Amino acid sequence: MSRSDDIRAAALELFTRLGYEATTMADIGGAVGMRGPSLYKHVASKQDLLARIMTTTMEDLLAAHRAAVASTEGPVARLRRATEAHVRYHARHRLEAFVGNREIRSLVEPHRARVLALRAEYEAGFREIVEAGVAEGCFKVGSARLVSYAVLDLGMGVAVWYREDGELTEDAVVWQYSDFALRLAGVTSEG
Amino acid sequence: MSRSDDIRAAALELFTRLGYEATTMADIGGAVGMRGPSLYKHVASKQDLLARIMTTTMEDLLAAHRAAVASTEGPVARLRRATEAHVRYHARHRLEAFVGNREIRSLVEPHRARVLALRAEYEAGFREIVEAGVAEGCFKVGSARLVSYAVLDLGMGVAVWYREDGELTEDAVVWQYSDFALRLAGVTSEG
DNA sequence: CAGTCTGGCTAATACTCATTAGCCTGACCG
DNA sequence: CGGTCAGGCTAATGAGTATTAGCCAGACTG
Repeated sequence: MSRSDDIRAAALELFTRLGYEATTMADIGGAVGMRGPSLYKHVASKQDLLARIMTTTMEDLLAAHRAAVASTEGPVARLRRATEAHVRYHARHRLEAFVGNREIRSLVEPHRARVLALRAEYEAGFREIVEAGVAEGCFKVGSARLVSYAVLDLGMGVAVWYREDGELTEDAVVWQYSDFALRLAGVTSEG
Repeated sequence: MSRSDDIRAAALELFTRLGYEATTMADIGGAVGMRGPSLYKHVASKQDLLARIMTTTMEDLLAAHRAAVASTEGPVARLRRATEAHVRYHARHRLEAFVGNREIRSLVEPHRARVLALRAEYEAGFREIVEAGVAEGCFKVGSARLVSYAVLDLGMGVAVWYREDGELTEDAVVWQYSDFALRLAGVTSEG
């Protein structure tokens, strides 16, 4: 259904710009050329719009992460690829990522628990890569947890400031940020 | 006035936990042992509570940054000190920093413009340090803008996950993160 | 002890919203 | 052509909420 997709896209844009609480059904309707109540012919509720956006975002991100990890061997290559996937997702889907990070508070159970679980899983994936690198001696870090937090936070930042029409291409950002990740991990060898 | 301070502190905690829009005056009143309307004997409005929190936060942060820069010479030392100040502020005042970053959308003009101007000034300060380091040859970076964004984003992240009673002390986080900043900048000499 | 000020309370005001009800039109199907 | 139904609309509904009005007790003050 094209109409539902239009509505989801409009909701995403408005949630990003105004926040979930401050966005009204009338706003969303206005963005797709109808009145607020008419939206209910296409979507279940405002909360459902948010839940779908946040859940599919985390699932996509986790899928991208798993594909990146599965396609590589060794902590250095894995950290690079996982960071590439992370940053690329945050650049390419910056609205989804932005809302996904900021609006957990507005998400109601059981969706909230599900999204938090996915997020915890995602964080654990990065931490494991860093810990493996430390164990194998190819990373030199004070705290593996701090490094994985730092790498994840960098991606979140990209979702905030990245613009498709900015001076830096998506690839340029992706490559520099995966270098950042290796620098943060204190890479000592290409093992 | 002790009462006003209590109210501001309660509002800060609630804005952090629930968000500005989702926090009611009755919630804030409840947190300090009075009814919602009674708050108006002490504060002008809900919006005023937010404006004070956000403005003083950015002013404090900028003051800490200027003190750090003024007390040091050379890009390497300056980046280290500025990052220390940045991370220490975000650890020590994580609620203020958290709200300050997330609730600009809820801030109404002219406060919003003022806070955004302060924030732009703060960002510019970091970028200048990195650019100076590149010009002097002691940093090796792809894009000075990206590095300064990255360093700032790391601080924001600290405000999200740092806990006073966590396993890492404030100093431990501050020191590791200032190392992170130098690693991101690709420090080549202690010039 | 009368007066005033502080800081609380409840009730009223004046919205704003998500959601539901019920109607209407035009497209498509037989 | 008669019927159905998708997808719009306006008008309720019902709740929530910032803020204001107006009242009141108790603590100082002279």
